[in-house]
Amino acid sequence: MKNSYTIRELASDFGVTTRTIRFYEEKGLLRPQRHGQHRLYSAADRTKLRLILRGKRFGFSLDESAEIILMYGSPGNNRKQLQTLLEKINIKRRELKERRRELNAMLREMDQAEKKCATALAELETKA
Amino acid sequence: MKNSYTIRELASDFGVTTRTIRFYEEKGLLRPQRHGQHRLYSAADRTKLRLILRGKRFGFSLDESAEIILMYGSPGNNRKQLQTLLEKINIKRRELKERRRELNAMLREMDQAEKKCATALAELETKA
DNA sequence: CACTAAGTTTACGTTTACGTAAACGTAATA
DNA sequence: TATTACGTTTACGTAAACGTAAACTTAGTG
Repeated sequence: MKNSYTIRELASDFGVTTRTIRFYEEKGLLRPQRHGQHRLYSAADRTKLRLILRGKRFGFSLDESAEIILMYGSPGNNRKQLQTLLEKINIKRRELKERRRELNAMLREMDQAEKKCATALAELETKA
Repeated sequence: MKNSYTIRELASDFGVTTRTIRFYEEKGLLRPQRHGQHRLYSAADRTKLRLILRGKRFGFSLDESAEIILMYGSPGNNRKQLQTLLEKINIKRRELKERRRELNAMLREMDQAEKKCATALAELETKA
């Protein structure tokens, strides 16, 4: 477990290009330290990148992923802020649960499709 | 349950614009009947549109959604085709299961975030 | 029959999420 | 010391997924 990574290490570890990582920084999603000119990424940066990429796989925009990352971060100390955050968390959670329902539906449909397919294949075999 | 719909009905039912629906047709994802110049959408078209939009929510491109739709369709009769389809189905299903694992992870993280948040709020209250 | 509402095609515009290339710095290696 | 590898900034390019506008047809309504 290293505690700092170059941009290239991060890129190859996550299967993205360095351009992508710098782009996320431009958008304010990452803020690596600098060693002179060079960027140095911490374990926390890795985690953020992981969250961004996971968000993408669920069709979240980068801005949405940024929001989610903020939720996981340190909650701050303002009471109003905390309550707002709690609401956002609950909204997102409801969204995610709905997604899970949809996902399960898709999986069931896949099972159906497979059965149809297998049946058709079996019929072909018996006819031959 | 009607058996045909205008483009506007479909649009408002699914919360998309007519432009979007025509765009999907351009890409070959929908192929409504024509009543003269006008498009007429069947229940099957509705289903396809539903699948497309659901795919979008999971970060699938339109082309990927097109593939999935084909899987649900009638399997064809060629044996080679059927086997290819079976493989594709299994690949997609593995993908979906991985997504579900990720989704569950996100939900757990949301729970954590909520607890952290609630704790911080509680501390604020006791101090006050 | 004029008008309106809904639909059509065609075409250019826009946003997001990067790709690609130029032009340059720095550090290790042959 | 020249080359190679890796990094940097700046800037323009691009594909996907629509938005928006223009100019037109067609069907129903007062």
